[in-house]
Amino acid sequence: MKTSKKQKALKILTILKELYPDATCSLTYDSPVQLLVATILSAQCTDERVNKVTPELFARFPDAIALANADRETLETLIRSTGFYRNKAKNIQGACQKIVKDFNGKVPQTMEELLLLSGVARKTANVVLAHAFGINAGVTVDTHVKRLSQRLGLTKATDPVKIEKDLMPLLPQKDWENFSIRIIYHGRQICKARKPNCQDCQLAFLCPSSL
DNA sequence: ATCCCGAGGG
DNA sequence: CCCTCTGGAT
Repeated sequence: MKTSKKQKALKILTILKELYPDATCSLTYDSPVQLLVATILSAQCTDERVNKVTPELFARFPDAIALANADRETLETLIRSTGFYRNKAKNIQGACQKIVKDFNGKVPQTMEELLLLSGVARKTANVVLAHAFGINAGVTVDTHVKRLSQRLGLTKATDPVKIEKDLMPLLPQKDWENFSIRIIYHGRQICKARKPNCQDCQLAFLCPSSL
């Protein structure tokens, strides 16, 4: 009887917890709105680069009201180096305007409401819910979680939402974000997209893709 | 499926 | 040059 997918997922989680005991969200922020904005900025961009633009961004526009009323071109200039800067500026501003108008200036704390914000889909919503509010609503599936889940044989799906549905039943709900955050760490350091370092990978013995 | 888009690595 | 980075909207 081969190891079930669930046993495998738990094994992976255990190893990753030992490997990265202190792993946490690597975006810098001081409030739920700031985390939301930083997460929108992190699309197709390293967190390191996001953290280079957010200090000045948040110094000038610290909260939802300030961001909602910000001059669009100023916003675009401040976030330009993160890429997709026009869309991101529009989405940040649109999301903040809705937060001010419909949510009393506070970031909503449910998946359903977060998905109403411009530029926010499940990945961004999961990050905000988990790290700003301590709510495990789902598994954050970004490019790293997608790649490693596929390589490790936890899913064959390519659509992030489908991958999330494959992963959720494999893990205890309380560990959903623990899994994501550590998979991301491992993806950055060892299981890289281009040249995975299988020699140094602690998961290689259970990885069907190991070289 | 395609577009948005800059920066860094190989 | 090409690929990748905590995606989302059309």
